Order: sequence, then C-alpha cells, then structure tokens
Amino acid sequence: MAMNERYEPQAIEAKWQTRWEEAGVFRAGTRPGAPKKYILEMLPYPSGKMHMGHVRNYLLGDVYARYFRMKGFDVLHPMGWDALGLPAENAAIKDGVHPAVRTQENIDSFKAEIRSLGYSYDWTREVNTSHPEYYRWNQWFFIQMLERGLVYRRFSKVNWCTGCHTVIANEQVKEGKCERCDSPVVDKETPEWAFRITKYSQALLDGLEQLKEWPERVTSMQRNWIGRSEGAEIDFAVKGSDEKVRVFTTRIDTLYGCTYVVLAPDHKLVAKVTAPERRAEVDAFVAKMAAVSKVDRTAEGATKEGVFTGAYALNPFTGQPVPIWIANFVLSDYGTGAVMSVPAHDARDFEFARKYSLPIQVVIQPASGDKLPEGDKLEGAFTEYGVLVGSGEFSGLGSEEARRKMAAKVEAEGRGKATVTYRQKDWGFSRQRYWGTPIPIVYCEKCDPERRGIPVPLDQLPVRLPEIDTQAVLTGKGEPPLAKVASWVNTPCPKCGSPARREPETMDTFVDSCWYYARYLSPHYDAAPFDPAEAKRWLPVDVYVGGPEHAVMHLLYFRFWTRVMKELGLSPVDEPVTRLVTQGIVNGSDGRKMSKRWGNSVAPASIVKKYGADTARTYVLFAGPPERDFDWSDAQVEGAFRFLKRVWTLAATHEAVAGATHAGPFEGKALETRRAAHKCLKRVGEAIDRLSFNTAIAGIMEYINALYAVGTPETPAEKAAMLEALRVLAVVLTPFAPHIADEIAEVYGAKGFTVNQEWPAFDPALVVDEEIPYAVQVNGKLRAEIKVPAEAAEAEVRAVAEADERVKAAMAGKTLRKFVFVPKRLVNFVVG
RNA sequence: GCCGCGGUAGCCCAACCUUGGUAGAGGCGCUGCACUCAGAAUGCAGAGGUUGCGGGUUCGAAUCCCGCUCGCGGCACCA
Repeated sequence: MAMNERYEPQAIEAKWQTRWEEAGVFRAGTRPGAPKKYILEMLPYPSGKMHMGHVRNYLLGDVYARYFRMKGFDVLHPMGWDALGLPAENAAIKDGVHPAVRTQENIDSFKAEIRSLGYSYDWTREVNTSHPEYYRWNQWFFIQMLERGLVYRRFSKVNWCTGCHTVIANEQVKEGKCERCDSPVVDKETPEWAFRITKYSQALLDGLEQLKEWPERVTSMQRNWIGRSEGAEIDFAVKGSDEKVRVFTTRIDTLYGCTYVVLAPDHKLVAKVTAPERRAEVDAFVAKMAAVSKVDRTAEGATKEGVFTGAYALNPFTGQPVPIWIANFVLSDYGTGAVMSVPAHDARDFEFARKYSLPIQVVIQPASGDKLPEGDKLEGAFTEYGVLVGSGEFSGLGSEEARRKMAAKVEAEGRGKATVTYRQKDWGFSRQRYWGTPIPIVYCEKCDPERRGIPVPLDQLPVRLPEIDTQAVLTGKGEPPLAKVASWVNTPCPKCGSPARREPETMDTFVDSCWYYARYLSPHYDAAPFDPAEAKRWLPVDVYVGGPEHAVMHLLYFRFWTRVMKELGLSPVDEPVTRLVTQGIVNGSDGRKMSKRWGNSVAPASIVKKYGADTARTYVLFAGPPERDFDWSDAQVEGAFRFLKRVWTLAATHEAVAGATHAGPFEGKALETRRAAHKCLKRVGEAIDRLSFNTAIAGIMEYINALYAVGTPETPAEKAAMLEALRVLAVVLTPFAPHIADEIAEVYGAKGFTVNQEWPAFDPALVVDEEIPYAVQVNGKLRAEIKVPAEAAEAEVRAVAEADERVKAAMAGKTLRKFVFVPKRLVNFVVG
C-alpha cells in the first residue's frame, strides 16, 4: 500500500485503535509461560472530561506497558473507575440527577477520551466500584475485619467537613481545611466506625525499608505521618490523693528538671484533681477550649494558654511537688494526654514557663563543655542531648545512657515503662452520605441494646444501595440520606427477626481503592474478592503511577489493606507495589495550575483533534522527566507535531525499499545507516529502562535527523539497510506514538501489530565507532582534539597527541610531571 | 523550624545518581542560506555559557564534599 504524502493522524489513529481492540492485543494472561509485568495507574474518579494530568499519568504507564510487551512479558495493564463518591452526589443535590446516571455518563465520555489517546488497556478487566458486584467485597472485608478486631465503633471527636457534610479522616484534613473542598473542618462528637490501622503502624513503618523503588519523598512523608517516637511513660502521684498522672515523654533524661505538669483540658483527671478554689477558673478554661476546634487550638502561632488546677504532682525520683496545670497545647489523643514540663530543655515548656512565671531548672549541660546560665537567665530552651547535672545518681551521664537507665528504673519501681507512641490515628471511615458502600450493620434494640451493631450475614451480601427519589433524599441537609429511606433502613434483625434498623452511613471511598488492584486479576470472580491463584501469578504490582498527593492517604491505606489481605490468606505479598512513580503536574503556559479561574486549561480532546493522539503523547512525554512539573507550551506541541511529520515524510519517501534484501557486506552509507539504527535501539531501550522518556524521544529525533542526513539509498545494501532502519523506527516509536508506528510497520511489510513484535537486541559491534575523538589537555585546559582508532592503546594516543602543534606549543619549555590517560575520552599532560 | 525537590544557552531540557574527563543529545525561539515571482511549508547551516554564590578535594569539578542563597512542594505546639 502507498503512503499518503501528508501526515494526517486523524486518518490513521481511529483505524488502529479499532484494529487493536478487535484483535484484543492488550489482553493480559495470553502468554502463560512468559514473565509477568503488572503496570497500573491510579484508579480515576470519572469526571466528565480528562485533564492533562490524567493524560500524563496514563502515558507513563502506557509506555512501560507497550515496551514490556515488546520485551516478551505477559503484561497486565488494566483500567477502571473509582465511581462512588461525593462529586456525583453533590451534583445530584443541585440538579436532581441520580449519581448512578451521572456517573455512567461520565464514565462513557471519559472512556471515549481514553480510547482516543490509544492507551493499551485490557478492557475485559474493567472495574467499577459503584457496582454491587464490587462493593459487596468492601462489605465482605468489613465483616472479616470486624471479626478480627480490625474494625470497631467508637464515640469520639471527629473531623466534620462543613462543606461536604460528612466526617472525614485525619489524612483528609489539610491545615484545618478539607482536602477536597477547602471548607473549614470542625470537631463533632459522634459515633463512627474505624479501622484499627494503628495496629499496623510499626509494620507499615518497617515495610518502608523494603520499598527501595519508591520516591524518597513519599516514604518520608509516610514516615512522618506515622510519627513513631520512643520514650517513656511515667506516673506522677497527685499530692494528697490516690490519683496518678501518667505522662509521656521522649526525654526522661530531663526528669529532674520538671517544674510542672500539664494535662490536656479534656483529660479525665482534670475534674478530679482541681482544687475547689480553682474550680471556677478551670471550668471556664475547659469550656472555652471545648468551643474551639482542635485544629484552631493547636494551629501554628496560636498562643499558649493555661490555668493552674491548684493541685500538685510528686516527681517520682525526687518526691518534689510540682504544680499541675492544664493548657491548650497539650493534646488528649496523643501519648497519655499529659506531659511533664521541663522548660529549660523544651521550647514549648520554656515559652509557657516564661509566660506564667514558672521555675526553670537546668539539668542538661552541652556536651561541648559550655555552661548554660541559671534557669531564670536562660534565653531559650537547650533541647539537644548533653550531660546530666543536678540529677541525683544520674548526674554525669550522657542523655542517651540516662534515658535507658532512668526508664529501666521507673519500670523496675513499677512507676512507668519505656514505650513507643505513634502520631498516626485509626482510620475513621463512616461517611454521612448516600453514594458509597453501605456499612453492613443492623441495630436491633432487642438483642443489641448497646447499639454495638450486628453484622449482616455473609450470605445476605451485598447490602445494595436502594433506589431513591433523588430530589427527596439527596438534599444535603439533615440526617444521612439513607436514614430517610424507610423501606431500606427498616429491616428485620438478622439474629432475632425483630424490627431493626440498618446503619445508614456509608464507607469512605478510599476503601474502594485499597484493593481494586487485586480485583483486576479476576474481575468476575464471585467466591472471594479475587482469586488467590491469580494473585500468586501477578502480585505485586511492578510499576504504579500516580500523583504524589496521595502519599499519606491512598498509598498508606492500601499498604495497610494489603497486609490484611495477606493475613486473610488471599494474597502472598506484604507490599502492594514494587516501584512507585509519582508524576509531576502539568501547569498552564503561564506557570499556574491549570484551572477555569485562570483560563489556562488545555483540553486533551482539543489537542487530539488538532494534532492527533501521537502528537499529544509525544509532546507530554517529551516535555520533561516524569516526576517533574512542567508548563504547557503550544510551541513545543508544534515541535512534537513537526517531528512526527518528519517521521512520516521519511517513511513516505523511502517506500521503494519495502522489499529490499541484501546479505551483506554493508559499507559506507549502508553501514552508517545500520549503525544509526542500532545505536538508537540501544539508547531508546536504556532510556525507557531508566524511565527517562524525554531523552528516549530525543534519541529518536536524533535518529530521524541521522536518517535524513544519509540521503536516498541507491545500492541494494543501502536499500536493505534503510528498510531495517525504518522497521527499527516503527519499533522505537511504538511506546510513544503507536499509531504512526503501526502505519509505518505495515507499509514496510510487518505482519500483525508492532507491539506484538519483539524489541530487537542491538548488535554490539554496530554501536561502537571506528574512530574516537580524544580531547587533549595541558594542565587541565583543552588544547587540541585528535581522532584515533577506537582500539588505540595509551601509547598510540599519546604519540598522536604529542605530535599536535598546539600541544607542543603549550608544553614548550616545561617539564612533564604527569600524564593522565582516560580511555576513549581524553589525555592530559601535567607540566610545570 | 524540619524534610524533600529544583537552579545549566533567550525558553524547555541533556550531561550529575551508576564512571569526576572536550559544557550540549533533543525541542522551541532567533539569524542566514536553499527552494519560490513572493510568502507559507520544507530542507540545510549558524550564533548563543562566569553551569545560582563562596570554599574544599583533585592533574582536572556542572558532576564529589562543606557553607550560603533563591524558587517550589510537604509536614509542623505530637511532649
């Protein structure tokens, strides 16, 4: 067939997309004997239109998927929909369209856009989290975890988002605002369901060690978020009472410098220890603190405030009484909710002590030998480790040793223990919304008067979302929507059959994305969430691509879930993903985030329409390294398009070589052509291995330039070499611009699809040059450039270099002190 | 404040990690030439640098080490 002279992507792209689909080329599991690669991009929430972030995200995975397919792997590269969630429900509140209807519309248009970009997905494994066949397994997991004590119901202060009208998790609160809608988050006292993720805090922390191929920034954010700290709990007896205040400290070595103790305002001992004459003031302070949210109370820059309770605690080592205060900066849900204050050696305690004129006692001196001034002359807290002073039998010890010995002593005396605390909290996951997975729990007054909740029996799953009158139920006001659906919420108790009520709350959608990667392995399996045999073949995910914004949400939750799945005997792996790639942001051409507000958005569909998918792909991948942000540039898009036009023109002008054969030898232009092809294979392959897609494309551009320079092939050898070169071109283009690649391959006689061809190994003999340029330096300064045969030995190179006139001039009258020889690069004469 | 990422030609970026070795692979823009009646398109050629700053190691530093600076992102009263 003959190629059109003009490159018209619209004429070829839809054709190839249809052919790929009809032939099922991207289906996984078709090469049972081959090694596997599981390549995955983060499950998208199907908004109506794709944005450039999606395009880039899926491209990074797609290049890999196509490349490994050509390398002979059985590749699993699936796609699906995070279809439950707030946006569709919020839209429904506005216009009355049922979330299921809108979501399906969105999926249809989103999927059409994905198709138009030529991604290599196995659509036979498509997953949709809003289908009961999917979310029934959320419910199944819930019940398994309930039985194992990994799910529980608690009554506590929760983060209430005033915009989303629902509780959200700690991880979803950013600077006191909702991570999703930016509305203020307030405290609310309410019952909620939680996953006991903190049981796995240590395991999740330890697991980070084996995640060598995760970006440091993600693992360090997780480490930070888990927030392990080693310290000790110590009991302080309350003077004149049987009560004890248990404090948590990481600096037990400073115990002798403790001059007061502080309780959180909502600590349970506050009411018990407060002296009668202080009660009015303390109550007022507690009430005031209860009125402000935790977030405001503890925000950066919030001034430290507190009141004296009138009670005293006794230092367990010295017996010295110290006043007990309550203050805003002490949190009831961290450590023991009480701290021992050592103002000389803690910045917060110092500030507080200064404000309320509490004593400051120095008990650590710098290891350097410098002496700190007395407490009241101290200008700030000395918080480093040092040497203990005024600390009884521990004086003279270093902080580290003192920490161990003092912890051992309190433990021996039964007044405390060495302990580890985590900043991470359990994951509260009940949501007061409709468009989520129903929590499979029933409340029966008769057999469950304490309202602990009775699990729905497994054989009654799924608990389906009911059909609703959208406008009546989804109002955005009042109780959870499901509570309004009488026909659904009222149900017989599964235990005793009496009238009972269903739990009207639904699950956080982060539950859905905790295990979807395993559902892809057997998307229609109905005996379990997925087939454990398939898990053995395919897990873990080899490459996972997504935005770094999920570092402490999804990426932590699904690591947790993975461990649970292993304990349930479903999956063989501790960690879900071997290599994580976090892609950078595609900004507008003005350097600002793409948004309607700035009018700087570029719709992927418009680029595909104007230039074709191959240009869109090539540009986005060429614009920079995967992890880096970049600014959109129309000029660079034009550049990518121009490049593909050059590719097209090259292929169209050499059609005459299509049937060429030649057994060799190859010399001159023919050899040059072959060298260029093999160098390109080497370079592009190595660049893809390194995930350096931008330089891989640069390598293909260089290759194209080289083929233009070669000119028209004339001899049989030149024609055969050019044919080989064009076939190589189709191969290296396939991961990036697959449509044009297949079109070229077809013209040059390929059978089937390029992506099913083998990525050829380059010939080592063809990637080294016969002559190599050497730089000649004198005292490190470049003086000449010489060309010598590639295999030339040191003496030979030196002789050529010494013979050079410029080198002679630079060395004239000087003595040679040293000669440096770097094979294949340079020589350096050190003279003086 | 702590952690991470980045600063190379007018612009986007390679080379840095893995081996310290001529600062340039690629793209955009610019200039010139060819083609053309002319332009567009295309092809070919070219110019362009104190590698953020200072110091150290070395025969030799964009690269390794130390200090600083600027920009971006994350976390931050967690005892």
